[in-house]
Amino acid sequence: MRRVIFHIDVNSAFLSWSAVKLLQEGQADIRLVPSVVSGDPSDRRSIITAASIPAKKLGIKTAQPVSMALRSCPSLVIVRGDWDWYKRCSHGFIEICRSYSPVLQQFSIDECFIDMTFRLAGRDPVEVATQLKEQIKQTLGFTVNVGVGSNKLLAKMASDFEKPDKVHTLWEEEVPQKMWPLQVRDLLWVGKKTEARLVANGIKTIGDLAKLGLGSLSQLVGQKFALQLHENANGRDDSPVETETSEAKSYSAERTFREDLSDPKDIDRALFNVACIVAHRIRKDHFRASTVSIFVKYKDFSVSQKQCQLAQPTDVTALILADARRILAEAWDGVTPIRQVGLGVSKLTHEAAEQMSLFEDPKMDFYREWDRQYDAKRTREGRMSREEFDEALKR
DNA sequence: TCTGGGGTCCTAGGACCC
DNA sequence: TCTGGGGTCCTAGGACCC
Repeated sequence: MRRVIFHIDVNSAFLSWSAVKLLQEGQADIRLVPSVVSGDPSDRRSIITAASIPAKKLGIKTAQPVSMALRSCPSLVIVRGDWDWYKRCSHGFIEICRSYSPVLQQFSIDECFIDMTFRLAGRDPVEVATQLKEQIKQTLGFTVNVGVGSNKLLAKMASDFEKPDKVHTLWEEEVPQKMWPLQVRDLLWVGKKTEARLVANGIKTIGDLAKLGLGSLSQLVGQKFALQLHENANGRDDSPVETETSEAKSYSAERTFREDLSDPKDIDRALFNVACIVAHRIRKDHFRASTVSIFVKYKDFSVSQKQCQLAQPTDVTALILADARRILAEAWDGVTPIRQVGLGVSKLTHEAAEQMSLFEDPKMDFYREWDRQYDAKRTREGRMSREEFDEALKR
């Protein structure tokens, strides 16, 4: 029996969601004019998170610097993102999708797959997909694309065809006609680097890729990746719609400076801030981490990273920070200007408590008190400054 | 024009053990 | 005295996704 998978993708998600909110507040519909969602427009480093269709027609693209977009369109409407609102919109659309099939996999904040194989009751898949799309539009006020196919890959490729507010099919038998003429870059998992490598070898379309022997492809991209690309280019994908949301495997936070910084005090302040954020998040989710990693990005975007293992899993900010400081000192010469600094934790466990250590840091009680106060304050007010934190330490 | 922030997975080499 | 092969863990780096 043929599977029927839907991929539902919100059109210009953040922009649509902000538009709905502004409309509710009595403002004009920003979807109808060149507009974008971005971070602080006065910061030369902020980039575009989402662009309206009129903006896209002017050549404005996601991930482009705001300063650049303003040059090509001085009248561009710029809206600041509102994460809490986006989460509510996301939840609303996911729940409507779930009412069509409980076999649902959320792929990102604005995309999900549903397995409709046993849910059609003899109806035409396109008709059902259209009904879903209309229900979201009527109920929530924003549009989606629905891709309909016999597996997840094809459904996802289909939802990426003409936008917005459309239903498209991509059945296996339609692959030669609808998918093979597309550029190789349009295939899922083919990014910039892989595209360059393939095109340099004369493989320009997904069809070229589909017809290429596995042996030659393996030489270009490695055996494992080659196998996946070969299957996908031929429209095959047997991965299931995963209903279980797998637990996070890592947490990280990073900060990009307005200007590159080289003063170790500035770098340490930033490292402190990201350590607080990451440690707070793992405590909130009841994790402890065994691996700490840091990375620094330089002016030319080159990155150095370093990681280390902790003696035992922890969620204590001070312990994570101590190791992060140590390995940062090994990774960075202390003088080269830094564009971005980040900290991550991984090898997570839910261990209820740390094992008693013979060499337990005598300041441990202080550390835990910092964290307790930080968590209380952050939960209440969203953030806490280093000065307040240092005050908490003194008490 | 000058590039954010948060994730996942894969690879390859070295250390160490049996 | 000189040597094989396999397994696991760690690390750094690179590719991709939204």
